[in-house]
Amino acid sequence: DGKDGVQGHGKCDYETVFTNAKAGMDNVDKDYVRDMVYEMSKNSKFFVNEQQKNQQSDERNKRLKARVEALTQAELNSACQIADRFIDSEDDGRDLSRTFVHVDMDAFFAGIEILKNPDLANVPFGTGSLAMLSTANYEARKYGVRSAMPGFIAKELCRKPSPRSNLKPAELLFVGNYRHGEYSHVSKQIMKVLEGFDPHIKRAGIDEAYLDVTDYMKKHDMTPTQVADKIRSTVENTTVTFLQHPTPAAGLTCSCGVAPNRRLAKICSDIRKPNGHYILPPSRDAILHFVSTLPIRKVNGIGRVSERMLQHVYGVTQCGQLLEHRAAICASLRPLTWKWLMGVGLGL
DNA sequence: GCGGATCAC
DNA sequence: TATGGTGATCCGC
Ligand SMILES: Nc1ccn([C@H]2C[C@H](O)[C@@H](COP(=O)(O)OP(=O)(O)OP(=O)(O)O)O2)c(=O)n1
Ligand SMILES: [Mg+2]
Ligand SMILES: [Mg+2]
Repeated sequence: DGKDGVQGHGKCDYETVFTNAKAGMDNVDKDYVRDMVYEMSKNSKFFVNEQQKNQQSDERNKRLKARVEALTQAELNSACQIADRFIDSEDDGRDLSRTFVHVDMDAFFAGIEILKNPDLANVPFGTGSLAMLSTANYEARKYGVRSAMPGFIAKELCRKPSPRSNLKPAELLFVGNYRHGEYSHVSKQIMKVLEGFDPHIKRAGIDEAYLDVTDYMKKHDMTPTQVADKIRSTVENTTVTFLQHPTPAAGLTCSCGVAPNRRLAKICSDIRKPNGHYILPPSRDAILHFVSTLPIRKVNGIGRVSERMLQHVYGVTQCGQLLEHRAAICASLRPLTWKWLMGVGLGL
């Protein structure tokens, strides 16, 4: 991801848009996708604009990096003390007593289309148009097709799959353009189902929610595994009946992450996607081990720009490194920002 | 408040 | 040929 030092080459700046990690895309030939996307994008106005934005953030990063390099040892020592005090107190206050579940639907828009037309289940398709896809089913993801990808590029990826893969050339289908209202309606019904597990569920976007299942588990004397299974089967069974279309073969599936806080639960729900769950035990050691090598980009709130900043300015690519670089980070970023980042490093 | 920037689904 | 719609937050002004 641009770490080979070939900066300034357009392809390297643009590639991460569609080649960073995403559920169902582990076996994708990323180099091939990157080259295809670049070839089909490079002459567009859109692409030039993206390049300019990247350059601007690179310049900001250079200025910040110069400031970091100019820090004196005394300044770093003092910042380190402040950071240490904050980290110790946050670590002390760590709450492992509650259990959170993050529920996220699998290929949500595509799943709804399959519900209405089960024939789509085993062919690659995207929801949207030749101009833009909102998502793709897991069959299409094998080809590198994904959310926010222009449909005409996605179509080409399926027509000419990587020669290094064993994928057969396929015709990508486009279904369900402009059906946001319908998807929204299904979403509301799913949220109602989830409220059975926690009346105070926190909805986050159209296809996911955070549940505090501490009370539910106690009341029903259930383990985290049992709760996750129960949520998944309940969602799948009830969604079968949502759309009164000719006998759908199956309902919508979702994936769950279980952890002692929302931030970690969200990361966990992606690990066993689709149709699975992952449980992070409520122990300090397990959490610190989990986050130590976790790529910072997986954290909700760290996007493309922040990822570049943390890598280029501090050399940080994994959450654990945020703690190692606490002095420089604390000395050069706003209090709210560095405190938030230390929380990430601690897995809070 | 309003714009731009960033982030997310 | 062709790169969205929607919603949220933060920041500096
Ligand atoms: N850039 C994006 C990303 C997502 N979506 C819509 C379509 C998705 O179906 C839905 C949910 O987004 P997710 O990120 O959860 O992705 P999916 O549910 O499609 O797939 P996954 O199985 O990886 O969760 O939001 C969108 O319109 N534009
Ligand atoms: Mg989803
Ligand atoms: Mg989601």
